[in-house]
Amino acid sequence: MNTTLPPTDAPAAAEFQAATAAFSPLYQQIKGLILQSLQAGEWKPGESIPSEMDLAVRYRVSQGTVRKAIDELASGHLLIRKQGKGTFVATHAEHQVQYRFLKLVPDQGDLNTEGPAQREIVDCKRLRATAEIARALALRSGDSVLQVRRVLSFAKVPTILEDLWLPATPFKGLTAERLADYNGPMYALFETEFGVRMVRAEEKIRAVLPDKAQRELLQLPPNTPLLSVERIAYTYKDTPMELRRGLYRTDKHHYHNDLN
Amino acid sequence: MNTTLPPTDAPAAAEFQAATAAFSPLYQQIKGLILQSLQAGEWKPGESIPSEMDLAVRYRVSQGTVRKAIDELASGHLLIRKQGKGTFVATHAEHQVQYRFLKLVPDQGDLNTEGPAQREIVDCKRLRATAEIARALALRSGDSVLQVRRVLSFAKVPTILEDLWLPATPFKGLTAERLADYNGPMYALFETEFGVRMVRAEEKIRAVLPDKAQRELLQLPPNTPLLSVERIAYTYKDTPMELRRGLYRTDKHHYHNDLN
DNA sequence: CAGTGGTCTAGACCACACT
DNA sequence: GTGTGGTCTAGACCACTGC
Repeated sequence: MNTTLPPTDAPAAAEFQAATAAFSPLYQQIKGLILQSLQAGEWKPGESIPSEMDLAVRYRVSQGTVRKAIDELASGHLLIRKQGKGTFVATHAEHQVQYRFLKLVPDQGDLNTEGPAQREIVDCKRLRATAEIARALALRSGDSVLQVRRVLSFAKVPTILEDLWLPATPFKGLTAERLADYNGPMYALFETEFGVRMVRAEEKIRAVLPDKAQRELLQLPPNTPLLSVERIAYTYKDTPMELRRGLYRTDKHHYHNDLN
Repeated sequence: MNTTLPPTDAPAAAEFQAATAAFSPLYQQIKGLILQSLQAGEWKPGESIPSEMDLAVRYRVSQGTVRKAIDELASGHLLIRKQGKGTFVATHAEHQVQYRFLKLVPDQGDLNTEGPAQREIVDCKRLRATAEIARALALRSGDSVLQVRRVLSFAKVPTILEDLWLPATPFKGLTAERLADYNGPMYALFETEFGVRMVRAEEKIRAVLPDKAQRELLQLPPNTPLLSVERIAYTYKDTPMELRRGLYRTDKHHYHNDLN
């Protein structure tokens, strides 16, 4: 903590810090507490969290310390600050960030000129995790997983073929029908229906030639190279919650990446 | 500024802000001033900039305001803070961030197990910009540009074939020899030899099949799909300074991307 | 030890949104 | 007007580095 001679009312969190061996800044601890509340669903995606002043009182720290904690969470896209309105739990349903994890963009124009993707669910079934899938999702081999296969089309052109695997337990009740009926990003459905919010992801990208089955699903001429995009998406606390393998046509689109 | 009744010694920058029509926070203006000094080369890559207190005095603002300006520059990788030592101008020469813009990583192990890339300069010549290259580099068609072609190998396996184009004026004097002799990242050479620091970049990624010439340079069997990575790299003030087209083998490596 | 960045506080005022 | 986040300040103390 910060003063060995606190005037009177030493902050509770600061006391806790002094008592523990492991040192970390106060605002990091506050960040952790807010994260816990997010994970526990105390504030749901799209809702506002308490004001900085309220949180400062709750955690018995200054507003500035809460502010710094929120700043970091906001820069990680877990919260969204809106001046004059409040601070909100981020969601994949917002139109702004609807395609935050989809980096495929048209060569000409943008997503608006092209319009929204058409989604077609090809398949959705329950099966046992292979060793590879289990490893990616931090499960045991043979654990139950859901496999979804779908095709995304832009301007009626089939462009993305995706297979994705989800741990069966948190996604109990997911069916091809519910996926097909839902009108919006899949990650938004995960939030509202299963309380699973994807926070970050890693992708491994390769160039591949599709096999016959893949070629037919995308209605491709032979010898068309495709982008293979393997994604692991994580929810809070870095828990892997989805493995996704996508094949992207890149004759009219490209994968866009900003290096900073 | 912040008070209509300043006690006595109103900050100079704050006064300036009140005088101008366009509003922007003080710390943004300070950020701009620091950026100007960086661009002008007042502090060179690897050197330390003045302490927060010194800058606060210089700009006549509080340390906290300078701090916020530096924070943003540091989060953009333009500056690097080192507690107890100072704040330093970022550089591509540091071992930590040597491959900041190279996202190709081995499927197994990491860059350390694989060792450094072997670089072979195939070609370096001066020519006139095509319309396409001129557009990418914000030049006029026919302006003089340098074209460099090189092959990068990992563990003796040719893995990357790159063509890159640079505006001839800022890079006057660049030759194949100087490139071949330099031991380190190309962007580090650009910093030390030409005072050009690459700050950010954009990449467009596609899957392609190489033509015969490309296949031979990479010693590939036929029908090997490759990643096509087109990069535009920018220096300060978003000035494009390099166009780069890479072909990446992705049988033993992959392009890694973190989505946040 | 002095000097640097890092944390924390308290208080003031500004910009914005709603009512 | 009230309440929210956003900016700015001033001062204190902590953590790290190097003399």
